[in-house]
Amino acid sequence: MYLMAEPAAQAVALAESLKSLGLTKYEALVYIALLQASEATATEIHELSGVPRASVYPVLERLSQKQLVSVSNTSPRRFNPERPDDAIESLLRSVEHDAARAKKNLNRIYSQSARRERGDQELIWSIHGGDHIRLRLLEMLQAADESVRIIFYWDHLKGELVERLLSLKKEVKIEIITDGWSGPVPGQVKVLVKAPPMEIQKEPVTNWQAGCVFIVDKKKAMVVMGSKDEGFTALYSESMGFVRFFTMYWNFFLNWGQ
Amino acid sequence: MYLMAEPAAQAVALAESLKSLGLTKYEALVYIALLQASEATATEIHELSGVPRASVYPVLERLSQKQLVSVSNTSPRRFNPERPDDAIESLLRSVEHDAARAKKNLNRIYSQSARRERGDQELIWSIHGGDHIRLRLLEMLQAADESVRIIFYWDHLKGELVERLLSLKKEVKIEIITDGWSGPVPGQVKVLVKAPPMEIQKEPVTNWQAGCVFIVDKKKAMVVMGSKDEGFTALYSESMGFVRFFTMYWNFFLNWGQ
DNA sequence: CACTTGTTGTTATTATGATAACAACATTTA
DNA sequence: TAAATGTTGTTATCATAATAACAACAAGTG
Repeated sequence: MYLMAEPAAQAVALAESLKSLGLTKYEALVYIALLQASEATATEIHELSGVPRASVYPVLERLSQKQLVSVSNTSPRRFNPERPDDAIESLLRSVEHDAARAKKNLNRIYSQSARRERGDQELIWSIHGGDHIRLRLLEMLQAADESVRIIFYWDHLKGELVERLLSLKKEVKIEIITDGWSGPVPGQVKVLVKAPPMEIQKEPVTNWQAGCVFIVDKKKAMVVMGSKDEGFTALYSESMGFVRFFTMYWNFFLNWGQ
Repeated sequence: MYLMAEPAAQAVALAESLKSLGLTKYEALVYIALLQASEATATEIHELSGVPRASVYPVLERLSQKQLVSVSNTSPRRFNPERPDDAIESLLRSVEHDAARAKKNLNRIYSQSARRERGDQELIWSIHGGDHIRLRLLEMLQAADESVRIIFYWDHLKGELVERLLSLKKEVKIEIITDGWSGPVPGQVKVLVKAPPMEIQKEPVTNWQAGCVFIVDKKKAMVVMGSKDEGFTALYSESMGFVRFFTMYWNFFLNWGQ
């Protein structure tokens, strides 16, 4: 059985996730130690947590303010932790409160700002991170008016994507090139199943996860690529050249192997 | 009309609430500036936010990682903010994720710990903060087995308290001394309406808000006092002497003015 | 007294904020 | 075209404040 010297190994990891709830390292370590002991004196907490004895007192004072511990009136004082569920809940609520306030104020600023047209013509935007990409992508598709063309090799997003496509107006023509399709094909959708071309399969990148092209109304395009190592990156643009390039790419795919 | 020099006054306040979502002051200021401009270059952001130009780049890099901005591939680069709703949501989710993880681990520790009986006999515990007190109080009442005696002068908690009392087992005898009661009195509850005694009314403390005594099963007692200035403090104990003292107090109240 | 507790003040250490210097490039001007 | 000027993006360096760690001491306890 392991018995760590000062701050137990797992405690340090745990302390990390408590930091984002607004606790300092010491506050976290002390609270953890107190949970293990369930009622202890300052010295016991010091020994259990590895936090210097002198620091334990102000830390416990702060924790008491944050309503994570109660204090006995004895001498020496003894400390008692709030139950984890209630403690976390209480911390989280205070963050959520700040979040709500921030959201309100940010939205006020956002709505006042003279917003240029998203995309601003000739620019090409880089977007990092799966969630970020997901949001922008669904947002773009939502705005589709006439046509959507998709080259889709990205299992992860499939469900959500299909759902979004089905919610579009009936006039929108949807053409999809992908590697597999399960379930019925809705009326306005044309699906073409194709294995990805050799060039992609042979790619030296091992953890290839996604390679997608989305062209909306022949005016906006978003391309997504991603690997396990480097995460996901997307490019978005309304530039003529960009859209034209990927329309060509789409046509190339369409005819490839026929 | 005010027009601040560098970082607008409101922006600084806003930045504060963004900090608890894990952003630094600069990250907050840059994001705010970017929302105002809705697409800008590094220099524009620097001018608008008051953040040193050299610092703007690493900050934008971090914001990009956190999925709060996208970056154009032009030269000079242009930056675009994620919409506030989505941005906050994304930050909050990551905090909630950490919170869930922490909760799980803390609960594991908590359940493993050799928990002494809460209260540990002779100790008297101080509890700070309204919420903290509320939790412990309701928890204590919930555990009532035979009897509950209450002296209650605290409007704020009335609703929640009554609800909790009604959910107790029918065998539990409930006696309440308070300054007013509206609505029907349930069967097992005995209510005695009394104005608070002069000693309390005359108290030099101006913002008196609460003065309560709760005695459960003649074995545990919790007393609450609170003023607008100093906040709420409670004492809890299972000590014989403590319980006996407040039982006497309760009897004194019961007979007072009769 | 020997020991522990609670308190204070001082000193590292780190994270963050701020400034300066620079190379690369684009733009202007003679 | 060549030189001067300005901008961008990058890097290195410094300053400041928050946090952590330590040392010293008075008060309390057995």
